[in-house]
Amino acid sequence: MATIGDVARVAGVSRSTASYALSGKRAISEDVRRRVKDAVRELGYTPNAGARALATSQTMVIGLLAQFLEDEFAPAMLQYMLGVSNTARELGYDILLSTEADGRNALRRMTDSRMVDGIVLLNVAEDDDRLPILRDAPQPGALVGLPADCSGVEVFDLDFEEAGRTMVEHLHRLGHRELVLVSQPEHVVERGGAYVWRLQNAALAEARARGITLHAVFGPAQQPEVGRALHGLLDAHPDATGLLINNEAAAAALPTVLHERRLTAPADLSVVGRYSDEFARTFSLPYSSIESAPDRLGRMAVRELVRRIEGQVGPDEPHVVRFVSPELVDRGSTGAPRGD
Amino acid sequence: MATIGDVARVAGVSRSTASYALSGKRAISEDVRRRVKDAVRELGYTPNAGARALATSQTMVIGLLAQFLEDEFAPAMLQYMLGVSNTARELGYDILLSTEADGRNALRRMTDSRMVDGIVLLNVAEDDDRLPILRDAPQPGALVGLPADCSGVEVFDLDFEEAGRTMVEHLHRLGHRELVLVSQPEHVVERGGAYVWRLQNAALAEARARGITLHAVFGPAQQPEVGRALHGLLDAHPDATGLLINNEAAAAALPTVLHERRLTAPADLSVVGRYSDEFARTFSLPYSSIESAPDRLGRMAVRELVRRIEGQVGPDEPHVVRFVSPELVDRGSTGAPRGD
DNA sequence: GAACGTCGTCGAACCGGTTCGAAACGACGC
DNA sequence: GCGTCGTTTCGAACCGGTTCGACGACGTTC
Repeated sequence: MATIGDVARVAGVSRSTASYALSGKRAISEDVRRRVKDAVRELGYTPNAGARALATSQTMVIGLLAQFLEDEFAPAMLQYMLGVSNTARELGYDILLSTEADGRNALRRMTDSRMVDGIVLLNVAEDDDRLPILRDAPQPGALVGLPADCSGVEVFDLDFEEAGRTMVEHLHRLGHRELVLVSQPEHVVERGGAYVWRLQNAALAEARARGITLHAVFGPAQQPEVGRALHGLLDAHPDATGLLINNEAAAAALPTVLHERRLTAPADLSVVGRYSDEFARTFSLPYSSIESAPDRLGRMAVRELVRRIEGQVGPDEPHVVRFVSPELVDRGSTGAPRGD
Repeated sequence: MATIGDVARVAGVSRSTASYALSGKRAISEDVRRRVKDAVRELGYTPNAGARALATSQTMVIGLLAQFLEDEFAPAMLQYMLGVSNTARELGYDILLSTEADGRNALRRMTDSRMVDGIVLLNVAEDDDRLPILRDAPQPGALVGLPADCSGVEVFDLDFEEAGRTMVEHLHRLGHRELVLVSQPEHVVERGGAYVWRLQNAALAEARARGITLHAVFGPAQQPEVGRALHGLLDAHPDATGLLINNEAAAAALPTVLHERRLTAPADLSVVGRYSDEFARTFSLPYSSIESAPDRLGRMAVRELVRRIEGQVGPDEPHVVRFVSPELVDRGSTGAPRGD
């Protein structure tokens, strides 16, 4: 494999001159620059990434930590990963991926050994045990998900409070007076999935403010339990006319459940979920939903991370905490309640 | 950040001695070894990955190329990625992920700049344009998917011929005489997805040999087209009693279609698919299926790749081409045809 | 007591880049 | 003819590890 020494020899210059000719960091005569570039082409030279990283202490790699925890709906996670990965590439960075269950271990390895210039954490819990490590690390970090303590990192998340309010408001306006909200399983919440609380509490408050009833329940995240749970739920609340779903597995299982009960949306029941458009297409879900925008969040996280890495924003400048406003995508699954 | 020089100074030895004390590649007195280890702990020393890669020309990183092409069913791809990633970690390797549409570009970058010790290619087409680049690369490569030319790389794939035969045999034995096979969209085949052909041709041959009818059709891979296509298919072949599905999107859409037609499996129609158990759970598919074993294939690819990387198998020893035998997972969706 | 082997350690070189300071060179003004 | 300046190039040092050859100390052996 050709090194810059080979290039220099072929071009008849010193190694440093070859380096400058390629980087353009010093003035180089047109003649020499051409000779160096020709030599590069002739030898098929590509700089050695390790050597460059050593010399510049820049790896041009971003670490991506994605934990696939129990009851995490994998296809949903994938979309965040793709948003991160594709954006990183556009900005000239590669992705070092860890899917290790022990995220702390992976994080330490990546940061301590200087394999990456920055870190993106997916699926961040309220009291995420990876955060103290990330804060101590010399590399900047960006999160998708809202922890209790946002200091020292860039944070991006959907505005789940607004999402909860929007869902309730939307159905109330259509005339619904009794709603059911299906959240993620309780142990996802206990693990620190605070976004579940945020949406649920905002929805409850909004319902109270509007004087309507909202039954909030945790649904399982696995088949076939979730199907049974949905049946039980609809049995338990026969007067509910609106269904809110903040649980990917439940959303995916809903078409079958409604078919089994001979119900159609919106004629018999208005349904609104919270998942991405891509998710809706993959699972052919016909329900209106709050767009969770995973690709957009991943993209924003990487963008801001790279700005930090490249020093376009100073180390003392405040960190970003940004909430994406939820948009309701109308797929026609909501309407006036049947009784009206 | 502490370097090995710092460790050496604290321990009162030379850098080389510190290195040997840690690697164990030369005899070191118990006293010195302890002092070095203490210094490591005290300073929180972790070797710099770039420096080590430069010195040893080993990065302990494996490149993973996953292209998310049009009509590729993303959740299915994710399972291969996880198999690769998790196995790599178990063997001490990290994953450099590329999801770039232009796989050749990503491959060249990874290999030329020596960022990785080996490469795993997912979703390999019959005449995959990444293969010539991989063969020329100094790093070994492993594929998931069967190309026309297997030379110079390790190849792992499901035995799609046997899968096709098994599906037909299974339904024939139960008494079915007219079957329909839904394959991937035609342009996936044209792009080089030869596995579609392999399964289809073997199924057709097996049906012929058994004197039964098999209608093979290409199905779309997107919603809502695939649902309509399934309806059209069932309309067109009212006498078919068995349905074979080699198309993830069609499999995912089938429960709804059957509900809409008021059909249940196996009472009205026997159904057998080709997808992984994980996929079946994610989409709550109740159909018996040929297990496509993505995690196992990813695992095997990485295992063999690492054996090559670490020289446990010599450069002149022949490369592996291994087909995983398909297993039929019985989920009770097949039985004797209704007419019997 | 000289020759020899073993063990533990050190210094130096190397991996392949980048970058700083200085030197060589021609042009210019005086 | 000499000093000065700007442009272009070079040599050396450095990033942080690993590894080879050598060397000193010590214990055996004849």
